[in-house]
Amino acid sequence: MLRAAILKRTRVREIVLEFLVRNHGPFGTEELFAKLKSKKLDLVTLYRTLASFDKAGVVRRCDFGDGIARYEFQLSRSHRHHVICKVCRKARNFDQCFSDKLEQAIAKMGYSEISHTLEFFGVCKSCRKV
Amino acid sequence: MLRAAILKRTRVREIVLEFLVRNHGPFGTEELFAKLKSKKLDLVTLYRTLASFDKAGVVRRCDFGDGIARYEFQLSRSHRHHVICKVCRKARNFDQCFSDKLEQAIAKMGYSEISHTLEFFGVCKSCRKV
DNA sequence: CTTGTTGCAAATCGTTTGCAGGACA
DNA sequence: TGTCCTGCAAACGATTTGCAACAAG
Repeated sequence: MLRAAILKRTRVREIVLEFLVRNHGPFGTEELFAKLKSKKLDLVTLYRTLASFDKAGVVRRCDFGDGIARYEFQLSRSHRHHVICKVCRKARNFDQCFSDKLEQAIAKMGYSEISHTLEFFGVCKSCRKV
Repeated sequence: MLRAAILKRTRVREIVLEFLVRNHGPFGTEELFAKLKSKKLDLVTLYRTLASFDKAGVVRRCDFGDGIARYEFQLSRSHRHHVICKVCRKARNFDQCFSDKLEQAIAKMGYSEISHTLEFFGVCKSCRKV
């Protein structure tokens, strides 16, 4: 477990980190809470744990525009984008990205510390059948 | 006023639509509410008005990942992306986009009705000086 | 007139904060 | 020991819902 970063090694963090390492795909906080309910975590602690992981760069926060913050384990420093079904909200990874030139253009506009989000939405096969 | 779409022509809608047509840049609902307070609108009605405009395709909803839904007038059916300052949250338009090939790749994954969001974040010049 | 729209109050939902007790370094 | 972490209760902010009065087609 890599937490020699900035964070203390605690029971809650071990549980959450282990789950996120083993299971990919971004999870909302309540969703995670449900999946880990056998571990008897506190919801508020989970919110705080994920926020601290995010700040430490251990996880990446994803925003799919539905008012829910989702988190996924941050493997490398690279970007990660998703394809989200508009119906079932299931997300699949989609790592293709082409933003280097665009970020350069934005740097010329006077911005620093540039980052971006790129998310695709659609209706997945199984939802289309309904 | 183009509302021969699906929506009834009412006082509130005229006020909101006129404002959005004249003023660009996405506005949050509370923000709009403040700017139109002289017109004595109801906040809830404003939420509903924007939601109906969004559904009718009159406005576009933007999500900058800070838990606030913003809306901007939808000029054409084309995309519109933004550069958002991480400090002051001010958004500038950024229309460059070339995601056609990526959307094609996603179509091959079995998705239909594909759309995407692409937002850039950075620290703008004036916020950097602070 | 019939359906969609408004305004007000109250509810909801995801998330945050305060605080006291407890655990880690 | 001192700081960070946890859990519980309560607060919060953005948004939604219920409902009765109202206006548009």
